[in-house]
Amino acid sequence: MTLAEFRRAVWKIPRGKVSTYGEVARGAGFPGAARQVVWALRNAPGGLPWHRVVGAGGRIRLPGQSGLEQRIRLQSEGVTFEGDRINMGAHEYRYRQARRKSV
DNA sequence: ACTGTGACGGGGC
DNA sequence: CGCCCCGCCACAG
Repeated sequence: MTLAEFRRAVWKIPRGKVSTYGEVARGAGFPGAARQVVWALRNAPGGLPWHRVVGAGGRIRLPGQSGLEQRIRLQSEGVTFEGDRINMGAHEYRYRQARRKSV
C-alpha cells in the first residue's frame, strides 16, 4: 500500500529539515503523486511528523490555524523562514537517489 | 459510473 | 508576484 510508503518517506525527514509533497512522493517512488501524499497526511496517524512536509518553494499550504501550528512546530525545531517561505537551501531534506539530472 | 474536491506542481502570462 | 489552466490520483457524494 502506497500510504505506508508515503508515511515511511515522511518519517525519514529528520528534525530541523523539511521536504515537499512532491519530493516525498518521489522519495517514496511515486513521482507526481503529491496529492496522494496530502491525502496520506490528512489521514495521518498520530506521531507522524506531518509538519515537516510543505509545499513547493518551502511555502506552508496548510490553511488557517493548522498552518500556523505547522510554522510554530517547524520553528521550534530550528527551521528558519524568509518571510512566508522556509529557507529551503538550508532545510530541505534530500532523499537518497531521487535527484539525478545528468551523469 | 460520474463528478467534484484537495495541506499539489509546473508552466504560461 | 499574482492568476489561470492543466495534469495527477484517491476519495466522498
